[in-house]
Amino acid sequence: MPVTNINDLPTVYNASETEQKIYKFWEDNGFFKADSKSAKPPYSIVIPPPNVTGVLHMGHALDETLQDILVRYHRMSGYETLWVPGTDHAGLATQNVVEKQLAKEGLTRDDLGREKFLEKTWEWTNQHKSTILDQCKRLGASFDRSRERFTFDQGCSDAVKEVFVRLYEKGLIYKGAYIVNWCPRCQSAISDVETEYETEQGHLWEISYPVKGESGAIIVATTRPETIFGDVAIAVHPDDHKYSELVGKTVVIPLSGREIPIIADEYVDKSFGTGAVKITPAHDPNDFEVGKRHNFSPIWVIDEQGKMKACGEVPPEFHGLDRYEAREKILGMLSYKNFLLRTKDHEHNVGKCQRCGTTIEPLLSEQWFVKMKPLAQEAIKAVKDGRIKFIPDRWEKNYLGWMENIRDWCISRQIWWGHQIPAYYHKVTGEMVVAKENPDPQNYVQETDCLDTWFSSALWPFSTMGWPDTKSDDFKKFYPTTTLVTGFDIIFFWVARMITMGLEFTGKAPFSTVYIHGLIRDEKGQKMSKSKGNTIDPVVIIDKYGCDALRFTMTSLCTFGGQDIKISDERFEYGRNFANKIWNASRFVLMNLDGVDNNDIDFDKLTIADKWILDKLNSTAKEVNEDIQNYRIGETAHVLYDFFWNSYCDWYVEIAKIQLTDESVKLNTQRVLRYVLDMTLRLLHPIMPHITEQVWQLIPKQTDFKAIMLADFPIYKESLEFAAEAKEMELVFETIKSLRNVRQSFNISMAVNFNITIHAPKEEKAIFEAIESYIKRMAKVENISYSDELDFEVKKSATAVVSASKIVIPLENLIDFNEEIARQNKKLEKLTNERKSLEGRINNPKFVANAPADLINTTKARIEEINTQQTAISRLIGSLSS
RNA sequence: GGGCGUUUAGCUCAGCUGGUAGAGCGUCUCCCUUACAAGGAGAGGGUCGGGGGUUCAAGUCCCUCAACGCCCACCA
Repeated sequence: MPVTNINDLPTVYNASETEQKIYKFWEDNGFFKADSKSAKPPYSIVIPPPNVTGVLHMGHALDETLQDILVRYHRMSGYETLWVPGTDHAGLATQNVVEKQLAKEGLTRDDLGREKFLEKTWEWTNQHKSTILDQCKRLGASFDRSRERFTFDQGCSDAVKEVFVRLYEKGLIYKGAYIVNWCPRCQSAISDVETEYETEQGHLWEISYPVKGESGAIIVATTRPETIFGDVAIAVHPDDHKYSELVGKTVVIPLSGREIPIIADEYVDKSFGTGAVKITPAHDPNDFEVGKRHNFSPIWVIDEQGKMKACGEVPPEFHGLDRYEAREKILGMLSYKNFLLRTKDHEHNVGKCQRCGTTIEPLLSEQWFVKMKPLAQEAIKAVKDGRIKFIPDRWEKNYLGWMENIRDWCISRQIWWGHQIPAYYHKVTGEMVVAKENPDPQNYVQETDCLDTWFSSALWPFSTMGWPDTKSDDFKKFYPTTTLVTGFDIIFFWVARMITMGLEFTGKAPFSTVYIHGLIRDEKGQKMSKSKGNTIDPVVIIDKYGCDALRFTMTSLCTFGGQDIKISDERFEYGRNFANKIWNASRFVLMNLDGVDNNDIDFDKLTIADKWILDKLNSTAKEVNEDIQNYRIGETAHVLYDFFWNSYCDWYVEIAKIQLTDESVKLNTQRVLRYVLDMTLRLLHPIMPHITEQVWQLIPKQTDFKAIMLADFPIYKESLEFAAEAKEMELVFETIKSLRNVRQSFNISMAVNFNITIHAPKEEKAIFEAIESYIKRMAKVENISYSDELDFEVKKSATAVVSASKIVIPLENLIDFNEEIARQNKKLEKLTNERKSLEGRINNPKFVANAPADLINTTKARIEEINTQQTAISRLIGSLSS
């Protein structure tokens, strides 16, 4: 750590120059490395692994910052702290990226074949794997890169196989033909949570199906006419009298001529449409259930590309047509042949692929599923009995609601990049074996499907700790992890599944607290997205304002309720300005330390101001600890901002300037300045790691710790509590403020010095004498005289009433006394209003009977105080007016 | 259809367990006072969405209405 000459420090903090240098210092010294053999209590977090294809965005910046704050706080608070970094192989996303690259060369993945394609994808992955974590370094993330993991690395893959086989053996994984959400573009099944519904303006078409052998027909309403060739029946409600005659009869599918029966099923809603529904088991989840109940074989008419199948049931002229083209053509022909009776506008929800936005095709196909109901039981219990706590707790409801209605999880994906399902089929008999390894490569071939990326993510908290080796040092020391930090958008995708798998395979909840933060939005409250072009690049912000500025601003915007956060470029000025304030205040302190190299404050020599700032520091430390422990991280930022800027800089440093000129207290003042700066930097370090480290390293002879990031985090100390003196300081503030107010009100330049007379009762006079120097310097007072006369005539003066005393500022030619009267009247009015409402309370017998004693006392005391001040001001006005 | 969230100063938002409202930015006045103009000092600004209730006391608890936003489910 190169130490700069203090006098050469620039007056404007140069964040970008400092930050990378500081990060390197930490990294080179291995300060982020956790020791699994340590005797300290563990604190661990696993990063929500960003996609390898990802580029750092504001969401990461927030998520990583919050984790880093928790990690740094606990590291400084005596925990052996591990933050595991890593990335997600992101099956489909990564495959798409590589396929796009191939497309540029005019190739498809099929041209390469599975093995070559995987080779290429690994190549791409290895090239990009560290990009996003390297970007996280710019965020100051203190994760342990020596433990970096990848959801598709050897260890994670072993864990996946182990879990898959065990679940299968327990009967919790099965393979079967069910309706799944099929994305025709991705060419794969996707799970329910990956399907997003959008309301679209569509149509409801009423189509007539002629009854066989009769002149009548049944009219069916549908939103998807292209599936008519897959119909296996028409269903009506059993109690629907309109149709009771028709049940059991046969109708003819228009255009194709295939014959199907009319059946009765409770699923049908009599009041919707025409009350008659076409049943297409291969292409609709509800129809599939109806079909099963009535023993119909499904008929596929749309293929995996979303095109009409070239099969016997589909008339040849439609073969190979895209589903939407087919729809138009079918409607045209139905209309031409008078089968289409009516077209109504109809608003309905259409499923879209979360990844690419393509309309989902519900498709009956053979897929692998995890039976979730039995697994969910323990996961529900763990949250209900408090083993896992959500912050804010309203997300528990959300989680439980989903878990209690959990549906089976479709885990197979028809892609190549991912964990290939460990099932093997006999080449001849087709017999299936589920095992970690191929039992006999000569005769068995592996299942071609891969697993949903979230399958491996679900194991992340324990697969990264060496599981299935439960004897590994990391697993023993750091599993279960402590806190999980993430956004609410992946509670179902990820959090719920980690809880489920963690409990099933380790018997322990994978973390005890789930800290859910809001999402980052643009200044209008819209979600940031590349397509909208409203994204803000964290790296650009860091270059412009600095990492600490970014962190501080974002942290200060975090609310306890976990609201979404709206940001714009300019908001980061807040953090930048604060960083600059820290820089300059620190510069002042360092320049005035004269090499004072310890924090050995002489408690017998403390001035009232010293005691006040120590007391304030102490209560700030107390609150910061409580706030972080309770995940009130935004509050932490506010408390520290207020303490550092308003208490330390605006008051204490100004007062210290006076004390430094007094040889009798100079050294002690330097020590207090130093101590408070040192402790405040530590308190700020989790939020603003770089600047605090840089400044801390410049404080003379910091020998106890190598870095602030390893220093002890300040906690509340009884020895630093000075309640009485802290209260006395209020008199200083009040006095100075009211004198400044007088100056400003009458437009008196700071260059003009006052003489003042303080009319004070005995007990207050002593305090004023003790703080005289502060008043003189900070309110630009030349000379102070005292009087014990409290009842006096005021002439040609402005007066400030402070506590029980009156301060008279003679201003003969400087002011307009009508203005002074007006000023005093305004004050009087304020006091009168306050008094009225307080008296209203105290005169209410019910208030006296019910309110706590100390509230009654303070109310009475306040009325008393107002009373004296009112009397004083009234007299002033009287004597000024005469 | 069910659930959740939001509504507080011109703007963006804080306000934990109920005790007469706070910050940042912006506005108005002064000031380049030897750490900082990314700064200092002072000032102005709110019937806390509407209505009702509980309480000595409500922005804070309960009910209700309204607007906006989100999540889940889903009728072809």
